[in-house]
Amino acid sequence: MNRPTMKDVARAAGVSPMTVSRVVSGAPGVAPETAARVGQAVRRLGYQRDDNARSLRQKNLGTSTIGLVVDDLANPFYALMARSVEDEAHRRGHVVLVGSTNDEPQREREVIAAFTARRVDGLILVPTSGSHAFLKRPMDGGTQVVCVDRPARGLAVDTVTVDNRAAAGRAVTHLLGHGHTRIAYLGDRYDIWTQAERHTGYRDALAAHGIPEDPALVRHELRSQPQARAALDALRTLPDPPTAVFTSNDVITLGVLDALGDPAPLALVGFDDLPLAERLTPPLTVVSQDPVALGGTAANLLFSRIAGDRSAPRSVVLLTRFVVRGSGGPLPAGA
Amino acid sequence: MNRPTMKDVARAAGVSPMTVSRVVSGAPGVAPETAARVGQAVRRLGYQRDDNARSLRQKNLGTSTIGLVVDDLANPFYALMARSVEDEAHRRGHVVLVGSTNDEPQREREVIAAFTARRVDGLILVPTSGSHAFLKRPMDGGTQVVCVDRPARGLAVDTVTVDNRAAAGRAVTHLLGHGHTRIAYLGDRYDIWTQAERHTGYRDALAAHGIPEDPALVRHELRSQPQARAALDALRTLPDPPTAVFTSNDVITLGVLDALGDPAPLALVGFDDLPLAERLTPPLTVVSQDPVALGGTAANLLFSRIAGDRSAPRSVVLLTRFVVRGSGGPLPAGA
DNA sequence: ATGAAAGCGCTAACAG
DNA sequence: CTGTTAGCGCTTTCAT
Repeated sequence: MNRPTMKDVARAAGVSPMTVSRVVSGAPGVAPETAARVGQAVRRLGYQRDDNARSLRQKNLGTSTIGLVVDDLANPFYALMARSVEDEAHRRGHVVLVGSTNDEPQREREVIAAFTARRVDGLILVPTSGSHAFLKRPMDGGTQVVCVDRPARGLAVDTVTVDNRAAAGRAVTHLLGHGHTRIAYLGDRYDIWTQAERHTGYRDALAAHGIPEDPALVRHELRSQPQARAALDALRTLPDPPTAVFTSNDVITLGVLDALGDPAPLALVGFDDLPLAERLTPPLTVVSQDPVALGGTAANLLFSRIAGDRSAPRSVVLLTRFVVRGSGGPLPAGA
Repeated sequence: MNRPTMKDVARAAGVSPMTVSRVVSGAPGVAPETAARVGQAVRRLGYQRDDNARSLRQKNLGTSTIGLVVDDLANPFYALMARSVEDEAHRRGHVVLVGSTNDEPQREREVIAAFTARRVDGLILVPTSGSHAFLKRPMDGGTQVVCVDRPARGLAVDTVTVDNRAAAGRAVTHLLGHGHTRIAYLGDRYDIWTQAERHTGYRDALAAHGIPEDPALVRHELRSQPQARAALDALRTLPDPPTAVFTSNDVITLGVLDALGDPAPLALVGFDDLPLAERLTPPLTVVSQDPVALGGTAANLLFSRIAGDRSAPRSVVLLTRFVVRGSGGPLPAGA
């Protein structure tokens, strides 16, 4: 009923535990005949090595476990990233612990603490807006850290992001190019780095066209689809309502779509692509980022660090694609 | 540079390691004054307990780690399930290892082996079609297992599924009710339990209306969106093409939508809801299941087992919702 | 209230 | 080629 240990296998095979260890770990220097006997005992008892005990002793090999901490694993964007990280880890014989923060620094600390207490070799982190100085200690202890999607305050580590500001600017410029001057900005919490960057890109574009930002058209802190929907409904009751909207993430885009009628009376460009975006009427124009590339790049950086790379922290900026489909102005027809 | 251990803290606080252990674990019977001194040493050295070493000694408490093994973490359906499982685990002070199988028994075994080698307390499993007899040993060793979405062959454990067969039957009956008699079935690999069930539901419905199944209208083994698209294109070139389609999962539904023109010339009902389904023209009629409920139910069952429940394995069947939006026939208008 | 000894399952380092 | 000893970081058990 209890799990067999090396001792049990050793007894069954008539050898010492050390010999079992060598066989199980594929170490050289065991007579083929002995190895065979041990192998049989292993199979007969259904023995499986305890990797926790193993890594307790072998401090140099690590735990072959990494942690992935994202905003919300249920968000398709992070889910794709997670899958990409998992594949890289799997290729290298590592397993992945996952945790969601909900963008709450409190929960982030709990999750990270639980991971480092289990001595993960490294951490891939979508950081919340809180300070990350508390990661200094684990890092001194050898835990490697890589940030993805956003940089972490007070922490100099490898970071993989996209060109949020430029991409947002391009999106808004697209709307301006189609004659819009009353362009609303709908964003998530402003203390999230990507959101602040995207808002800055929005302002860049307006400024470049000599249009002053109208605070009445700017809404931050939209945390859910219904909130985004309500925000747009409110904007449309303004005496001088917007004729176009820039939405700063996928959830908000969905909320705005909820608010819009079918032959959409407003031009719309969103950050983040959506599965059926090209089949809407009109098809949705978006800024598209590649979560698989983000996750893969972060994982590669992390595993380099785990392998011993101690060079200065790198910042990798991946490019987005601007996908014009029609909802921001022209292009439909024979598409 | 090296991580401090209890010994280090003990020395710094002028006590024995055992006292540190008591303080760190919040055990009773330590003088408040001593506890304070230890606490300071802990903070000064940045000490964090090694939970792997801890659970090596405390065999009764387990590792507070569970494993979640799904088909594909990038699939929004499993991502939602994963988030739900993670929340339940977090509430109970557990962390979650995740792995994707791609529906390959080989990879499934690798992932599960890596998890059990780390002595997870339990496993939530979306099993592939392979035999799962190999799980007997870990289960004898105390690892609890719960299946979700599908049952596992050769393994009597708690299982959470939905009413796939009945739901598929209802969907196809809906199409029949709108006068269709040439209804195509597009499905994923037939050895996946849910797919076989849904196909059976399709046949049930046809049989109930006295319509013989036409093999020319049935396609299995569609593993991707492009494959589904191609399959539908092929069906439409038949001398006597289908007038309606039932798609057996979300990926296939997306593929079929790719193949369809805008005023869809075919009636369509799909298994699994999609984010923008109600904004398509026509809005998509679907069978909707609740991945959050599936994951949450599975997690609750697992934690009961971990807590010591040794009653006979349970089978929980959750209900789906049939959401009529128009693509399968009537209802649009002033919707 | 505190500590000393022993051992969880495994492997490094050294014998033989 | 194989075994012995010691110890990874922690906690159980039993003293004091």
